[in-house]
Amino acid sequence: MERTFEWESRTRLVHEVANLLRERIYSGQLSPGDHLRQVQISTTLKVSRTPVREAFRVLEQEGLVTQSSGGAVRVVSVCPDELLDAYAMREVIDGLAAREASKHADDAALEILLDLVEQQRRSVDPWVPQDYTNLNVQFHATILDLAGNKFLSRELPLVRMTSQVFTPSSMLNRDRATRAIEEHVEIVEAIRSGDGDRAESIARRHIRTTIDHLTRAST
Amino acid sequence: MERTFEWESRTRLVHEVANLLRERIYSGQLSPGDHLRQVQISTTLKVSRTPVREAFRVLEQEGLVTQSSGGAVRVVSVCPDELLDAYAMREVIDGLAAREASKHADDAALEILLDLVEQQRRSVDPWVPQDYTNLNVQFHATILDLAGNKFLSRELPLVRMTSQVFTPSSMLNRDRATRAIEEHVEIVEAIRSGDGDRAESIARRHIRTTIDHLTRAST
DNA sequence: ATGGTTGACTTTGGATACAGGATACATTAA
DNA sequence: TTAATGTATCCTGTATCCAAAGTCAACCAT
Repeated sequence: MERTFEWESRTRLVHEVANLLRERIYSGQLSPGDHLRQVQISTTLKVSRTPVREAFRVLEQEGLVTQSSGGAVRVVSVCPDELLDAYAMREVIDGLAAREASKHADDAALEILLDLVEQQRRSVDPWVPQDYTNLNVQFHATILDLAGNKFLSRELPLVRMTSQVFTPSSMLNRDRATRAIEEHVEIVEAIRSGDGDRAESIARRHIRTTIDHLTRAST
Repeated sequence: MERTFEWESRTRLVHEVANLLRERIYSGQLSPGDHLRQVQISTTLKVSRTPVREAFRVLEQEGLVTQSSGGAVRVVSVCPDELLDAYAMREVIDGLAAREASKHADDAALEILLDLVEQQRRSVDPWVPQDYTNLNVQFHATILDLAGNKFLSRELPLVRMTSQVFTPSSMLNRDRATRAIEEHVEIVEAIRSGDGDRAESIARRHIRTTIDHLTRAST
């Protein structure tokens, strides 16, 4: 019985396109402000404009692109103030995620988190900012996922956006990364302890520290 | 020179459709689980299926509709557990909103909030649940808006969804509403004081109290 | 030289056309 | 009577088409 089941593989073109554009934005192949043209994308991807347009709507709701006055869709670009707003949001999002995760996390999950931290340590010894950024996103995304709250999971774009799209060079400082990794250890410890209040408070402090570095670096 | 400027009045059909469907969901004309058919909607609204489809994507990202396996779009229905998840999210969202609002709110804004509270008081004297619900949403939406954080404002659908779509009858209890209104007063006071920490903590407690009533009523 | 205007070209928004799945119902067999 | 199956119909996904709005640049006037 070599059936290829295709269970839920009913691959809608909209999501294919959205995923591809999303990754291009996160990976930096598309930069803030870039104009996304329907025809150009549809021809290169060999699909019609219809799914492309729908993908635009999806990405727009995710906050990755915006439709400017004249209907032109562009990759988002945020000013420093807005970035602080985004991080203010992250403070409570990551806080809640840690709180909920502390209720659900099992040993296997903690193992994964600690492994990610270990990988982060390796990414600063020979300092590879790109690796660190990716691992950092994975770390926070894992906790978000562990919380097992779908309304919280919906904020993943916020986490990726703040870290992967708008990472001021000031944050990608090796010293800060080293400190951040230790803060990550504290977060994992707090989650392991099962003390929701403590997990939330430590996770929030981690983001607040990040915000401090952001504001300090930009003045 | 009698120029009619039409500044930004470029009204996209997608948003017209999305707004209309949104209001129909919030007002209860469309109930959880209802199947939204593209052709039916497009013909009754006298538009083509294209903008309707895009509106579906918008509403899907807002969490108001979901696309089930066979491509059928339905109004969301959440089970009790998910409702608790939504409220867990609201606790931190409303908390952050109150915190930020306490930094920006001026006298005019506070006046508006107090007026809303006053109206809420009138909605319980002759007990009109419908009015109370709407005023409650307005109250929390106003604070969200006052925060002046666009990432936070994006959570408005969550606020409206929890209050307007999934309002268990257990919550629309006159006694609870009366208490809630007093909690609203406390929130306004905290915002006026300008003490962010206090505003956040009180706003969170308000939602937590609501959660308590939810869980208590469902057992 | 600068500023505004015109017009060709580009790009988007909305409508329609077509094909493949999904659903529902009726008919048939156990 | 119930379960299964086949068919007819409906619905959705994608492609293409048309019209309107926007963009850009060359050109004219000041």
